[in-house]
Amino acid sequence: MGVSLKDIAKRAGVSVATVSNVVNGYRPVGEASRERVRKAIDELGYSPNLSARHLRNGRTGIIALAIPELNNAYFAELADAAIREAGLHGYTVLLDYTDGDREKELLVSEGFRAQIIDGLILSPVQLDRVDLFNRTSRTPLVLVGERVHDVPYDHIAIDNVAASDEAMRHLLDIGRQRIAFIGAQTDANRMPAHLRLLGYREALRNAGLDYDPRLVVTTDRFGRADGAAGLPQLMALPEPPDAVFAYNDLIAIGVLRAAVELGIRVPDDIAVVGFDDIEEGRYSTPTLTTISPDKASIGRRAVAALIGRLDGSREAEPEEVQMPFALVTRESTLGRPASA
Amino acid sequence: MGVSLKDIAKRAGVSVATVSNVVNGYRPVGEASRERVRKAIDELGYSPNLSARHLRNGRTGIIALAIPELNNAYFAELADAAIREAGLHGYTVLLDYTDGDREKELLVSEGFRAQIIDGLILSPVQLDRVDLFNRTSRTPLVLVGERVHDVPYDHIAIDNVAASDEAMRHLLDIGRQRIAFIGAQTDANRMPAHLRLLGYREALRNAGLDYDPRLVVTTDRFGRADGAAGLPQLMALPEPPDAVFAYNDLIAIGVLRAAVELGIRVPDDIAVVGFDDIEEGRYSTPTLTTISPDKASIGRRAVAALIGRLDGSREAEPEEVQMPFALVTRESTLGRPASA
DNA sequence: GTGAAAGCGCTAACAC
DNA sequence: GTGTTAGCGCTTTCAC
Repeated sequence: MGVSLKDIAKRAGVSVATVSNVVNGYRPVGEASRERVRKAIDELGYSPNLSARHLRNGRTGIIALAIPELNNAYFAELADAAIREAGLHGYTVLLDYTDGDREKELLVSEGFRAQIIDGLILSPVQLDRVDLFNRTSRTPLVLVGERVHDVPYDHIAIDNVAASDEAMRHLLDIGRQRIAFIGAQTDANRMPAHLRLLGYREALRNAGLDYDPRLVVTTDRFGRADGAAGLPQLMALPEPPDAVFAYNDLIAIGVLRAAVELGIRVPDDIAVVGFDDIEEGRYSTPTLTTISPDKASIGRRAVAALIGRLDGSREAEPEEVQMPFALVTRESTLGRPASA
Repeated sequence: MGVSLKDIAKRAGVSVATVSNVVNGYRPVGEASRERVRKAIDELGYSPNLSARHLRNGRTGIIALAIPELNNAYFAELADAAIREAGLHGYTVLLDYTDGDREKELLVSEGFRAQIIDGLILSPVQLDRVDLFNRTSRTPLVLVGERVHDVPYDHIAIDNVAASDEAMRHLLDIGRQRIAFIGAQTDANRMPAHLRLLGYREALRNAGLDYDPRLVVTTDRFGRADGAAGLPQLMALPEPPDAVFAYNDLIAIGVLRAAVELGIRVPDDIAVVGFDDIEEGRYSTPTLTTISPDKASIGRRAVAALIGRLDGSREAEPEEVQMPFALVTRESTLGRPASA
């Protein structure tokens, strides 16, 4: 193996404890010894063996971030923020995928990696309260992105129902009456999809509009292809919609593309609202109106909360942190500004 | 800490060596002992402590993937493929960022994480041959995405010069004569940018066209915003271009957006070609002509090569694997099919 | 087929 | 301010 504390100690003519103290600074070390240790470290190129350190003190400095996928900019941005924040605190992030799959989410939450990670941040798609209460692993866990009530873990969430309601109110405000939803899930357990659909229905009810199940398109996944496939179905209806609220931006962007191919004008014929505010929607044609959660803050807060638990600086009851969101209006609902 | 071998051994009434052998299967174990050990493991929920294992045998089962950033779908797709492939072999991937920064690339290649990882896959932006020859770390390394000649490491690359040349030939074939390049770097060390620009110049020369430095736009980064900022500069020239070859798809997509805002038609007024074939370009308006490297294969091959080195199954000389690429023509150079 | 024990590199308790 | 040493959980050699 590499250079060890013992090698340095021998070279510098001191004990391993002194070397350790130079490296970690737990105890004061005399100037003379310190200097010789430093010199030996430089010459031999020492860096500490993390496994040994872990074995000794039970920490690796690695936290896992489990997300459904990376091919969605929403999660990529979240991961990016988390990785950078973790780095600031001296932690490294290990990414795990769940594919939005219940079994994999359970596996991860139950400590599939538990022997190597200090803590876990999970973006749940299917896990529910019961699953979380039954969790046996002792690895600290922070939930992210989804609001799950009354669960014994910190979670950094946005209010999907309220956000969806706001998106819908915007569509109603600009005079749309037949609003479709694309991205419902056959699997009722998929929490975010469920909650956004709930917000959709609530907004309809509050506006005194009927809920028409034909306007709700169920998709297998949440990608651009699903949105592109959804719009033609809706336009084939006897009374096609005049607006679409998409589960997320990727679906919305698929809808924008399908509209081009069908020769449908956005927003004139159909207005489109997404959810996530990924950068892509700021450059699409038309640009995309969307709900913008603060992804960077969510990632940072999640890491901060987890590290707080790990180092003991956070001992309060598990907390539900509601992160703010904002509706960002762009061309897909308002059209090009006349001046442009 | 958790349940250890010793706990299982006590419960099953055998020695730790026997438990270890049941878990790892290095030596045969009697049926009776095996059964009792299994039962104890089930009851107590044992899983091995990776740090201890590593300390003992020098391996963690973790490999690092160091990429410039995650907010570019190209790297997200690459990482996705790598993580999945690694999982199949029982390895876990740890992501590191370099931000395309030379210092960080050096740090990573020199084994910043070396004490916890078994091997490293690096997507270099700035490291050159000399840096790689001077590398002192003994951690196995595989290079990815960039062709660096005569370097003592496996690398899975595509030929940026040839690919750029092909993109340019397509633009020339459709009759464009003033072709701009967006995404050159002030920093001459940035290898991919350098090579793609080289392909651009070679293609111009082969076509008997002059190289006009005013048609080359230097950018700080490689994002959509850089493309959007680049186009107006070019259109302000006395003789604006009739085509743009962008360093990557994100820049190209920024160009598409800027064109909309400037009222310039794509491809009629200006044709656009990108590089990477990220999914976004298949849904943009217009859809994006681009060079398509096989990202999934690149990620998989890189992991396979690295693991081959780690487990000793790959002992040949370091190899440069050229991965294929293809030009994918879409609306940004060919326009809408008449039938649509 | 099984067990005892050394030792991987490190930290921290304990001595001086 | 410094040194000695036990022991974290594991694999593996050596004995039986």
